[in-house]
Amino acid sequence: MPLVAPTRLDDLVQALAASAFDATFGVSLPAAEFSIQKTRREFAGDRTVVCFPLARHSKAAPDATAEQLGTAMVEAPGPITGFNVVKGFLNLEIAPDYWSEWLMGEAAQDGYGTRPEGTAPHIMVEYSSPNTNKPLHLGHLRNNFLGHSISRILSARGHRVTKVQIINDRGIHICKSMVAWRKFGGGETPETSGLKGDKLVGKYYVAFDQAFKAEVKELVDGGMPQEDAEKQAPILLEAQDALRLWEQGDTDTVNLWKTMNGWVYGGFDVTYATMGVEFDKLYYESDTYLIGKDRVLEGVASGVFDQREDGSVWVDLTGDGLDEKLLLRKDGTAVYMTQDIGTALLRFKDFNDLDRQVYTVGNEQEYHFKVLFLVLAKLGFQQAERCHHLSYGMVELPEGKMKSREGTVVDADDLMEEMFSIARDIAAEAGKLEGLDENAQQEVFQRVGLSALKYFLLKVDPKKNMMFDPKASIDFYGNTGPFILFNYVRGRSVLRKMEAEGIAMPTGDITTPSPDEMEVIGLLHDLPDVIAEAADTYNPSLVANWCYDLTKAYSSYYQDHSILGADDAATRGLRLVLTERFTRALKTGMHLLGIALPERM
RNA sequence: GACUCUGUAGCUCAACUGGAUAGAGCAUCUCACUACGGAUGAGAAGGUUGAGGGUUCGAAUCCUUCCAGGGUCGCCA
Repeated sequence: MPLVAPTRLDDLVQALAASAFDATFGVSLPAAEFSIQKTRREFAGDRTVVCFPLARHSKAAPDATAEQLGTAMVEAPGPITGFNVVKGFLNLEIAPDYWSEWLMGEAAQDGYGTRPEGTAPHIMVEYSSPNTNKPLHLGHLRNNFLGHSISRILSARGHRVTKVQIINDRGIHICKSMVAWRKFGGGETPETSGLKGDKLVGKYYVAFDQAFKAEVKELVDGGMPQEDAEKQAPILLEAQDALRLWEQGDTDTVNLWKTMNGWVYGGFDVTYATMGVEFDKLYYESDTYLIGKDRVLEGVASGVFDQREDGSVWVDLTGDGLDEKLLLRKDGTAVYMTQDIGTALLRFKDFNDLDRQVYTVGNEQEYHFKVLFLVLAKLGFQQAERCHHLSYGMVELPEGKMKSREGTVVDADDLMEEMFSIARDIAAEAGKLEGLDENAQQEVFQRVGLSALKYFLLKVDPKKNMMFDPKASIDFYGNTGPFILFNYVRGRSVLRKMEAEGIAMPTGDITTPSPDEMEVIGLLHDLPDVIAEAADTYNPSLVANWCYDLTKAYSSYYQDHSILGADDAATRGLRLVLTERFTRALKTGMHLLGIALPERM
C-alpha cells in the first residue's frame, strides 16, 4: 500500500493495552482481544477498555484487572493521562493536547476521511436500471440514491468506480406502448403534446392496459372464460406480434421502437439531471441478451450445465443448497438469467481490471443474484465471490404497495418538484436569499429540496422496507437533510464573517478542548471509520446518521458558545478551527450521500 | 408448505456488531436567547425491544419454539 493511513486512536489504545497487559500479567494477547469503545457521555474519559473478557487471562477480578491495566497504561509512554474504573469498564483519559494536535493535523488535511481514488481495486456499480415503458417513481429514487451514494463511498475508500445501468429496452412491455401509440396516438410526439418523453410513452402503456381490459371484458361477456380471454385479447396478440417483428428486425417496428425509446431516454435524462445522478456507461438489454446464450451453450459443451431432452438448459445448484435453475428455454430463447450472464460477461470484457460488480436491485431479486453469482463462479469468474447484490426494501405507502394500475405510484418528477416548492416557500419566509438572482435562488431550492428527499431515503438501513406518507410529506425540520444544510450554512456564514473582519484562521495557538467541544471532535474523529464500515457493508445509512449526529452536536455547541465573540484569541481560535473542520467533514459526508451543500439558504 | 428478511416510544427511524441507565426526530407539554443565520437550543413525558425459553459476568443483538408482516420459490423481466 503506497498510502499509509495515520494510526487511528483506537488502534493505538489497543496496542498500548496489549503491551501493558503483557507487562502486568505476563500474558501476551493479540491486540484484537482488547475491545475499545468510546466512553459513554455520563462517565469521565475518552476511550473504554472492556475488562470482563480479560479477567480470565489475568486471573484477577475484572475491577482489579482494570485497575492494574489502567495504572500500567498511564505509566507507559503515550497519550493516556488518567483512568477510572466502573464495574469492570476501564475508562481512559486521553491528553487534551492529543485532540488539539489532531485538529491541527489529520483533521486539517484535504480530503480528510477519504483515500485517493485508484488506490483500491476497480468496482462497477449498477443502479437505476429502468424499464422503458413508464416514468421513474419513488422506488427508483431509493434505488438511484443508494447506488449513487455507494459509488461515492467506495470511491472514497480508494476504489476506482464505474457507474452503469442496464436499460431494459426490449420486451413485451415496450411493445404494448408501441401498439397503443399506433392505435390511439394520432402521431402525437413529446413536442406536439408538450409531455416529457417518458410520460408520453407511459401514457400509452396505460392506454394499452385499458384497451386490453375492455377487450377482455367483451370476450368474457361473450361467453369466453376469463383465462382464455386474457390470452386472446386482440390487442395483446398485436403486441406479441410486434415483439416477434422486432426480433426479426422488421424495419417499421424497429424504427418505432427506436423512436419511442428515444423519447423515454430524453425524459429520463431530465429526471437524472434533476436527481443529480449520472452514469459512466450504459448497457442495453437489446445488446446483451444474446451474448449469454452463447456462453451457456459453451457451458453445456464443457459439462457445466445440463441440456434436457426437450432442449432446455439447466444449471444444477443443489450442491450449493439451491435448486435447479433454467438458463435457456426449450425453444432456445433467453430468459432473464441468460441475459444477466451475458451482461456480466460483457462488462468483465469491457473492463478487464474489474474486481467485482455491485448490483443495486430490490430485495425481491435476492434469489436471482444468488444464482447469478454461483453461475458466474461456475463459469470460472473469480470475481463472482466478491460480487454483491445491494439489496434494498420497498418504499411503502400508508395504503400499502405502490401499484401503477391503481394510480398509487408516486412519480419521481412530481415529488422532486414538490420538494423544491416547499423549499421555496420556507426560504421566502426566512428571507435569507434576497440579493440572489432567480437562477441562484432556484439552485438553492433544488439543493435544499433534494437534500430532504435524499436524506429521507438514505438514512434508513437499505435492507429494511420503509414508509413514505405523501400526506405527512417529507419534513424540513428535525432529523432531516435541510437541518444538516442549515447548520452547514450557519457555520460557513461564521467563517465568511471571520474573513470579512480580517481574522485569520489559526495555524497554531488554540486552547485545549472542553467537554462541549469534545462532543464534536469525537464525531469528527469517527469519519474514516464510518466511511470504512459503510463501504464494507454497502450501507450509506451509516454515513447519513453520522452526518446527523455530527450536525446535532455542532448545533447544540453553537447555541451555547459565541464563536467570534469568544473571550480570548486562543479560545476563539479553537472555536473557529472546530467550525472549519465541522463544515469540511460534513461536506465530505454529505457528498458521499450525493447531497450538494448550498452556501446560503 | 420450504427458504429468507423484518418486528424497538403513539408515528418514522437509531443503537459503535455481545457492553454500562436502549437513543433521535415528529406529535404533546414546559422553558431559554441583545438572533456571530431561530429551518435553533434545553427539559418533561413517552419502552416488558412481538411472546416464551436458553447461552453468560452482561442479550434489542447469538441459539431455540411460537406469533405477526414483507419477499422468493424451473421457462415474466
